[in-house]
Amino acid sequence: MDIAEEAVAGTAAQGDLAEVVARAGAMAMAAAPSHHRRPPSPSPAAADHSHVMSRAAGQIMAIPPACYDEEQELRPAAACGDAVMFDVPSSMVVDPYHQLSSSAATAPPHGHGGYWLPPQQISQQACYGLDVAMGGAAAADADGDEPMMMRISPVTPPPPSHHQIMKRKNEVKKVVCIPALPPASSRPGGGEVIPSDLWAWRKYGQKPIKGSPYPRGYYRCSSSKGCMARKQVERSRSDPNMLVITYTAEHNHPWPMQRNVLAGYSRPHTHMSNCKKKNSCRVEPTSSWPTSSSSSSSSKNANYFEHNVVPSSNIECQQMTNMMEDNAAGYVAYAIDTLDEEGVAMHQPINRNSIQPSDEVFAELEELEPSNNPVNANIYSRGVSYEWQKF
DNA sequence: CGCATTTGACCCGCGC
DNA sequence: GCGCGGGTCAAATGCG
Repeated sequence: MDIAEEAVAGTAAQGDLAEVVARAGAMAMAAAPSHHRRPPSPSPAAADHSHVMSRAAGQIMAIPPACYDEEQELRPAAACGDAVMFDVPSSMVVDPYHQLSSSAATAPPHGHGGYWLPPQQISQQACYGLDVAMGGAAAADADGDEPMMMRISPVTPPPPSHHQIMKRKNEVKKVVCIPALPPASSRPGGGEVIPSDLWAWRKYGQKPIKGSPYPRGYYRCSSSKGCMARKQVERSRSDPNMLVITYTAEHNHPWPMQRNVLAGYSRPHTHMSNCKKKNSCRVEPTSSWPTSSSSSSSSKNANYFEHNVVPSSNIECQQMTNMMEDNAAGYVAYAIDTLDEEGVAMHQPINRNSIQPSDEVFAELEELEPSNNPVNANIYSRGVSYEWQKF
């Protein structure tokens, strides 16, 4: 077992996600061909270890799903290295369905700090076979070019009217693998529910994907006009219990205010009736995913992922934004946070009946990433966390 | 009415 | 150059 594998297998099982990530990232850097390495820069990765971990974790969103080994082999969730979030140069084909044989590690592009984990490593090592891989990743760099990665600034002007002009190339994608809710058929009225983040998303398309029985849903940010943020949501082929969410472009606006959320939330097809407070409930159903593979569930799972942490004020929003910037890792929420009468985020117990991380996981996460801000700490460790990491 | 999703068509990138 | 596959548009439709 090489050190990278050790880093994953050895420490992930212990819940030391940040260290896993950091070490995997370090290995990625070390293993990268010289021309792939990021040139000397004020990268914090070269600083002290804690900073390394922080920055590295800042590149990665980790959650503890039930991960699967390459293709079909199930691994116990307890030993799983958790899901990861990483940047994906769009020059690499995002292929959630196939593992790559390539193991070439790449370094962050110029001007980007921190680690940039090659998806292969994340897929096959850091996430214990998380089935998100990059098709042709190695080939993309075979010519010695720097990875095609472009920081999309929040102030990026609207694209040319022709939508396809800027697609595919020169975009940073962030891929998150998360446990999916039970399929639509298991709940009254159907409708797939995917975990929400703080943003309001509007579905604008859905396509069947070759090689996958599950369609891919296309969402754009509806919180703000002109926001180019998009995400794609699909189920993993090898593990229908996992959702692969690919984020593209950045939001060009602050975290949505409560009213914005109200104005732009994705209307759930079936579940709103269960939500007594609209403000705190947003689901994103996709109605046509095949439903054969997942276990049935009770309605008790209905609230899972439905609630968002929504900043109730500009200050709070800014705090959250700052939190996202300052904290290293963003852990996808398993908990359910709702708003009280004043719109203040309230933490609620989570449903423990399905794919929930253990208390130990949370304890470990919190131990790993203590926050100076108790509010942020709560949100950070248990709330929906979405981050466009700094470079 | 205003927002959402659905879905077929269109366009483009990419591999061959 | 051609065909395939992916990403987006936009009309139709539904819902509160």
